[in-house]
Amino acid sequence: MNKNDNSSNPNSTIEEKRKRIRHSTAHVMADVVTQMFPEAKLAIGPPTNDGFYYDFLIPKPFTNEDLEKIEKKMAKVINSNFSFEYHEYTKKEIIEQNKDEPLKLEIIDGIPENETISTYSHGNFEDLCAGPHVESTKEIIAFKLLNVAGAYWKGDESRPMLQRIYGTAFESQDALDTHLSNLEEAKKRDHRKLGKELDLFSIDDQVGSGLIIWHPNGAIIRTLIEDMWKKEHYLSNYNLIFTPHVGKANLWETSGHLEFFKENMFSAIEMDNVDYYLKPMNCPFHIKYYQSDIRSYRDLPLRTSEIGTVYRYERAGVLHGLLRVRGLTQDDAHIFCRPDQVEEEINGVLDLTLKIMHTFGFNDFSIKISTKPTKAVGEDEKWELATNSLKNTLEKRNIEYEIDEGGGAFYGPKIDIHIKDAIGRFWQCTTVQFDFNLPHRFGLTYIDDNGKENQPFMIHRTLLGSLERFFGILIEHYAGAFPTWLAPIQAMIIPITDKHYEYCKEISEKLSANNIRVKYDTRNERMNYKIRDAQNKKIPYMIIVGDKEIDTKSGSLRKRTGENIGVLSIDDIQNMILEDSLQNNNS
RNA sequence: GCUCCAGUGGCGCAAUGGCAGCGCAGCCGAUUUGUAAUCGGCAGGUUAUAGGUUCGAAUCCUAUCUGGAGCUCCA
Repeated sequence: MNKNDNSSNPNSTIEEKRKRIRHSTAHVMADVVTQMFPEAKLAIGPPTNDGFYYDFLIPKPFTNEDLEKIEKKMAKVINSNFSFEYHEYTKKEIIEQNKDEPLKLEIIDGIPENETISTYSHGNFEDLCAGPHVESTKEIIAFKLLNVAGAYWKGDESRPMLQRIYGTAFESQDALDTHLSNLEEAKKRDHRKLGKELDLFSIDDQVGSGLIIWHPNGAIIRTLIEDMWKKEHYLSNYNLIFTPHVGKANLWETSGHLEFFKENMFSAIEMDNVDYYLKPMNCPFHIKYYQSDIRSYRDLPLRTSEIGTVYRYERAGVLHGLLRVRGLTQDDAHIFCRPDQVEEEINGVLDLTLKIMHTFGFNDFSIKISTKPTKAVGEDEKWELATNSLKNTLEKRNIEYEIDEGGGAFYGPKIDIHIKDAIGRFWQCTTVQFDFNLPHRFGLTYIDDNGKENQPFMIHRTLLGSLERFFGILIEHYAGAFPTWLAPIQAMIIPITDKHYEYCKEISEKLSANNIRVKYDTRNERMNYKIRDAQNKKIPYMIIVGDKEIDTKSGSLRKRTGENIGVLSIDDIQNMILEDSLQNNNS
């Protein structure tokens, strides 16, 4: 019996084929590793989205040299054209077969009694496995081992640390090469690298890990994002507020953060025998604003928003550049509304999200609704109303979404929006989250049209997520070449010789006066050097000026793409840059 | 937090037990240049921190800190 035959299956996609190839490559790797390191015990070796891994229990971790040796030996095995054979066993037989593989025995133990237990073998190597595989090792055309890392057995930190080898495999050398060059491309776009090169931000040991220093170039971009964000929020009838960075323990007790979120909070600051905590979230402050007055049904919806910096203690190993930090600035808002307003509010949030995301050049989204988990607070009708509003809003707009059944937080359903970047990666930014817990804990009310007290719906929402993280995503999305409206410097004026400095200054002043971010380069270097430098700094426009331009009151315009537009009047240059600086222009 | 790897001028790197060096950036000077790097000079380091081994440590050992690849986590 052979379960590998998929030749007659028209639904067999390239993804499925790759899965088989990768899964099979993982087997070949395990084969070689057990030959080279007889003491290694096998864990699991599945295919992943873009490769595979195999986990081994082994006293000494693998080195890079080991990896090279393993890779060479794998090539030999693959060239032997072993076929993958399917076998079935009784539980008793398989236990006997794996008596020296403690981790395999644990997996076998978890297989239900009545289920078929299968293995696949190639050459002398046989591994507990449900398949499927390729028919023969010769179908593994191109593979590469990538790196080694520790991984907990069954992802449980209390279990032993295994050694995981990552690799990838493809049906052709070309496909593998493309994949490897995509990895290179992602490395080139790494926001940590570009952050240094373009002088956007830094993280300093002495300040602390996960705490961002925004340099002038980064700060210009942040300011532009914030200004645009504020403008759009005022247009959408949000109230912008400011709230403190610390609050007394009592507040966090009422909100439940000290009960449920304490391990992510910075320790207490004690003053005058009272504990204060740095805020890990803005919501309690927004609630306090809500409660600063009696609210009537006529006041609702009440939308409070704030670009608020919060502090969360993240474990050292999870910090990552701008993408995972300890001090993050949320573009936060809270909507307090009546049940009959819920759907319209969700709709409004969606409008605003899409508008803002389009402005940043994100046009592909993946949307997920998470519904009620088994352990939850709040009445069923509220969950139902909220969840249906989320679904209805998307359906009325013909937006596709997935449902994560039971994936919501205990306090309410939510919708997450993932944006697709220029190289096809998805990032989660926007979340819109109902909260049935805080209104209850704080006893939020509004007076309805019968003069009776009612509890409002409360919705947390953040569009960009955190400014730090979003900035990191933007850097990688644009590979540092920000669109003109976001570019820290929009134009660099480059004189041909030092005779032209005066004219540079003149046009610089004119363009600045018209809100163009412009600089001119008076270093003692040649024009070509300055062009190269401006281009490396990804400045959208270069204006080169010499005798000819002075005579005709013009400039020679060049783009960072290398395109030479030619000599234009200063007015034309100015208009061109201003036109290109419009926020909805993402070219 | 865990496993492994790494930390050398602002940045990128070299020196593997025996004189801390190179390139870029910076500064000074020469050059006055027409669309991606002109030439010469100068300056810049307690080799992450603390301790140890050694006649001698960037290099070996221990601890701490920081970063990286992952794991776990991201009510």
